[in-house]
Amino acid sequence: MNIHDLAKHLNISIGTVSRALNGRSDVSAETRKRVLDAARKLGYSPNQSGRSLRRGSTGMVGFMVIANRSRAVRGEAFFMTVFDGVQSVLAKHNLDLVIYYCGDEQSPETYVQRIVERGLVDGLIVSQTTRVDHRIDYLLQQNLPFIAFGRSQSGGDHSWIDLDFEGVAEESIDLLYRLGHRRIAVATTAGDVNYGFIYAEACRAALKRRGLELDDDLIIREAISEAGGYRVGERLLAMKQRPTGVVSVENSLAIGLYSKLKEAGVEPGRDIAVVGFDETPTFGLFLQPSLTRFRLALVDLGRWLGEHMAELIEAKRSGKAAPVAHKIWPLEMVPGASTIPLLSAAGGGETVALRPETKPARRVRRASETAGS
Amino acid sequence: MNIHDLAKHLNISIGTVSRALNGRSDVSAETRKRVLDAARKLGYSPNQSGRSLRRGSTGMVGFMVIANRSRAVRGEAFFMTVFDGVQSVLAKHNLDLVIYYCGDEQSPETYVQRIVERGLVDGLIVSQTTRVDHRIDYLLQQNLPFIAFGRSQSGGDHSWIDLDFEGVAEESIDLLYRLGHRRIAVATTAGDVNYGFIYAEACRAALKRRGLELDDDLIIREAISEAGGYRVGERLLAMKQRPTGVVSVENSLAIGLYSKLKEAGVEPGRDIAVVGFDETPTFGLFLQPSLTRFRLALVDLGRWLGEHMAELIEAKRSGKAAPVAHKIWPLEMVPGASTIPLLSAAGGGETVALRPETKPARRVRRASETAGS
DNA sequence: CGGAATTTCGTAAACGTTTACGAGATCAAA
DNA sequence: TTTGATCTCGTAAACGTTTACGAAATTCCG
Repeated sequence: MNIHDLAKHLNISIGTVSRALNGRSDVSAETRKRVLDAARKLGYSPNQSGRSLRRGSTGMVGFMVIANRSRAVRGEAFFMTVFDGVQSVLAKHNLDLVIYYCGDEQSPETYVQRIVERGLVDGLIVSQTTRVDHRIDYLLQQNLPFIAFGRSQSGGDHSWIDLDFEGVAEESIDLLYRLGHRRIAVATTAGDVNYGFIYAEACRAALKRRGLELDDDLIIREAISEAGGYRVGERLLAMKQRPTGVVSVENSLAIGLYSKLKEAGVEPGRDIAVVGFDETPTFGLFLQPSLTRFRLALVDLGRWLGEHMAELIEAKRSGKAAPVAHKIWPLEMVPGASTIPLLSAAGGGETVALRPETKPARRVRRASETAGS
Repeated sequence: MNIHDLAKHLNISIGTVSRALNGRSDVSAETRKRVLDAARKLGYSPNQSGRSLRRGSTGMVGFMVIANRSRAVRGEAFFMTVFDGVQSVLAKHNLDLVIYYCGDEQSPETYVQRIVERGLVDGLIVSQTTRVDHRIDYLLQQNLPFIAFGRSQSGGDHSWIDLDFEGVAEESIDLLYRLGHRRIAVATTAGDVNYGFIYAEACRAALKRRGLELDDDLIIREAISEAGGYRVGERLLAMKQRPTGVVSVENSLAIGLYSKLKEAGVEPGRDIAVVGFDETPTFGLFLQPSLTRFRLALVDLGRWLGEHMAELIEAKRSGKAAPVAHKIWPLEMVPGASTIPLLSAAGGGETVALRPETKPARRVRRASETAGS
């Protein structure tokens, strides 16, 4: 069933059929109706290969995820939620979302190269960026709209979106500091994915603003998973001078951490303060004691990606310059019972309510300001 | 950069270039090397649209997931793990996996129809089958290799794979029965997705084999999510005659259930027995007390899908009959501390070790056989 | 050395669309 | 009726491949 068959069936030319299906103006209303009706009845849709070949565009947007570059795709529902947002927006622009899943056997760089060279997509979203990301270097040389989900140090101006790791780090450290904690560990990701470094450095900066140094021993890098969080717990418990609080870049870390701590009789929220990250997996919401964490509108983030991608593609189609955008996506703290005031600390901390105001002040407090309890 | 450019650059014809790139025999070794080198150097890969159009096949396999048909795609890492297995196998057969994410605005039926009519894929995997699934009815009329991930009642012979819900139900009920439980609730999914019914009916049958009736009130249908599990807990606790054990078709249900039970001071594994399902999300592994659950080799399941799809496509290409396959995928029980002998039960149960053997006997025991403790 | 067999390559058609172009039909205005 | 203008449609080229076919070059063998 192709356009010739349909045209023959209607006794008109293929040109007219095509124009009718594509909503062109130079076809009579009556003919258009006949064509559309027949197409539906006979189950005809234009062949995508033929259309793409002629048009020079496929109408597809790629989203590349990498299996084993933490955040470990397999272990989480994170990306599925993002897809939801992207897909819903792209559909409105007559674009399809296809997900390219880069397994272990493939190199992400050659995978991207193949996708581009073969003309598979009109636009590409790459996620899980590394500090130096050759995919981005490559894409910058091509004439294909793309967005990076995650920052990288690669030069060149291109669109990207990333979570507000700095904001989360600042609020996390601020909360613990105000609760009196002075020895704080940072659980972050191993591997060279970029956000692990961003988060750790942001924590270091937040501590520094409060007159504290972040000892390198207190940066605990583990794979992003519950098992990784468990190992974080092991390493924490093995420390000679145990930290009184932990902040972590991922909830699955917090989940495994809880598990190890409880096993050792160290109760989160009573014996040690724990700050998580976003609310995916949703499971994190069901930890006990409830985890202090950050709300993240992940579907909306996906929508932003879809909107901006549609813009980029439209700009290219009409020959305009690409509207480059950079976006830091905010998260909102949700206080839980896992962060408690440190009563036993020498010198004590500032007295604060166990449940801080929902929007904690971002004002930086210096150690000299704090009053004893 | 297309095949003409490359041919011109090498001073040979496009036919030869194409043959060289496609590994045909009628091209000299020297010429082939020149072509391959130049292609790599100049960054040329054959345009997919042109190739698909000429070949009549796209080299792509579609995997369709539906956003909000439980198991809720967004809430879980389940499918990502399957993708991993599928992708790794398909890659060996020079096939690409593309994931079609069917959002809320789209009807799954018309989405499938569009994918088929436009010739987007050489094969299609559809998941989250309903009892009557019109996608399958439609696909049976088309000439496209497809596999259903999940059974349905739609007639017609086609390949499918599904989890062994019957086996899990039998083992779950058997365990609780042998521990002395006689009033057992079944937590399963709401909506018309097929496996929710399969599981509930299998539990009913397993109970019947032991001389017990499954009261309809004890079948608790809720959305597959932690929140759904929480509501399961609410409904359990509201019952006049509270069940002593619960089996559930999904771990996220168990997670939410734990949360509600603990909130009410009802300790899983002490006051009520809980049996979970598979180990996704991995988080379920970190529940306390540890959850009795079933190990599921989900990556291998994905590999099976990939292998069989490659077979189907190869068979069609060579004009052979499609090798239809039906597969029930096994799960293996992992006993945890959430299933305990019911000491307080009138009449008591069979005395069994708290940790049953790793492979509990499937032999059906009748009530008359059981000995008092 | 002649002819057949084999190797290597160029030519051109075909895959299913979209769209520029132009032609015929219709219509309004003079 | 004539002349444009407008509406509607058919024709044919083009998109980038793959591959059947045949031709030229080479090798083989008697």
